[in-house]
Amino acid sequence: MAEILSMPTALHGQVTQRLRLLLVEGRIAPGAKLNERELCEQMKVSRTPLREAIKTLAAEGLVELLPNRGAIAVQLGEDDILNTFEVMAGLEGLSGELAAQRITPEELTEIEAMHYEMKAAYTRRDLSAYYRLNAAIHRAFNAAARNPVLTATYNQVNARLQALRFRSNQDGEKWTRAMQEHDRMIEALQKRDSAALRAELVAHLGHKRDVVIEQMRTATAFSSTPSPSGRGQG
Amino acid sequence: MAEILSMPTALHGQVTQRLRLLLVEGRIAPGAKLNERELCEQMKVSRTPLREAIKTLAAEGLVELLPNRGAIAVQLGEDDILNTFEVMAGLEGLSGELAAQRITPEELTEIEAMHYEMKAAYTRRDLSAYYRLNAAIHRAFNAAARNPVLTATYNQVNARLQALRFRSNQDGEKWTRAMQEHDRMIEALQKRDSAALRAELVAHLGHKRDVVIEQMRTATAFSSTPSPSGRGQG
DNA sequence: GACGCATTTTTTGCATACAAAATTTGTTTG
DNA sequence: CAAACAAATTTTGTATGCAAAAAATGCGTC
Repeated sequence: MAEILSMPTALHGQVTQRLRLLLVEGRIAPGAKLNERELCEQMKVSRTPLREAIKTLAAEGLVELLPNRGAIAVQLGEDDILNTFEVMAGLEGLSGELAAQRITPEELTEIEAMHYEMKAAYTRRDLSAYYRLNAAIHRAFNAAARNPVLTATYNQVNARLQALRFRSNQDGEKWTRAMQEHDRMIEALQKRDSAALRAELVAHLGHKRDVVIEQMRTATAFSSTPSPSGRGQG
Repeated sequence: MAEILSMPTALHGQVTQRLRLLLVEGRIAPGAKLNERELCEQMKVSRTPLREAIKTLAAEGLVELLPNRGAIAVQLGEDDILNTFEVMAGLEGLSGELAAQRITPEELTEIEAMHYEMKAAYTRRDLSAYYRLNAAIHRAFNAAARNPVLTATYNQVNARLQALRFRSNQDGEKWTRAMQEHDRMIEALQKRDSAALRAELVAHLGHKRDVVIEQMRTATAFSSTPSPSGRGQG
């Protein structure tokens, strides 16, 4: 994962990373217009590398290009979210299936350790630490799957969901369920039961999807704008 | 699928499509350098839209950017191909699973018709027609899955394999097996047996992978350049 | 003749200039 | 006052110019 952290030497590469972060962290809101002049001033670069970065992010599905009208941050509607989770579940399932077959004892040990840390965070109701560890464990699954193409595909699809910034502040019951699901995942991994791990991950994603959709509905119910829909990537 | 055929109004969009076709059809060979000046003259555009197109294709994984050294057409090594097929199998499997659940009688009828056409092409040993129908059937599966995100993800990963241009000129035995697999797929689809269709598709992709790898090995065995490896997307 | 180094040429990367389209603003009119 | 049209401004899209890096060439040396 060292290549992810490496800073691209080229200016357009740096701008791509910075812009991607702004989008994924929601600092550029979904649906918001990307004004080239503004972003150029903010990033202290000319329009050429900025526009190249925007084209890259458009291919990644993080922004949408409007002919002669620039780019906007993608705003996923309910259908888009359902479709994206469906793909994510498939990719996560595959990731778990392969991880169960290929994980090394060292990797498993590290995941077990992170799992206990996560249980600690859950016990303390430390949501922030919980999410950090949750993400780390899922990354570890992906790494154990030993498939860079899968990792890249997963990350690309996942980035679009991250942009929603649903820190699904799940209530006690859902949190407990998620924790139990994680317990079963670790168990399946220890048994190298690829089918079980796949099934657990698919179910896990399904529940996460339900939480996100529920949150989105309550959120948009109080918003003036009607929920967007039907906009995905072509 | 109308939006795929639509020509983008913007110049960089047109260039992206044309360049993508050159890459996917192998008219720009894997590993070949993309000279900006040459391509500008060929496409009769300035460097700005061309460079934007190259950035898009880099995000799609069809070209690789080398710092200060431009771009080259991706050249997948054996490991890359195995990893890509692994992801493709997962996506195809998901596609079939969903298609079995969501396909309409009309869609099924059309797929059945195409299937018989394909059997005709097989009987005549008309490889060209066979491949055309094969691709059409797989596209129909994808369409029946009713998930644009899945379709987009699938197409993007598939494009990298298409660039190999392995018209896997399978011998009689393998062709017969592929045809039998297709028979079973249709059967599973008719029964709306999503698990069976998934399993058939995964197995089908696995065999296709074996054929491609075998071809690649015999091809590179006679080539001066040693087989490339380890090069994927970051 | 092969290798090493300096110079030239090419190519890439970024900034800027220019044209066309869209948006905004202002004005007029009913 | 609202709607509609027109002018001005902004913004996008493309072409070109310029600097730095890489590749190619030429030359000298061994």
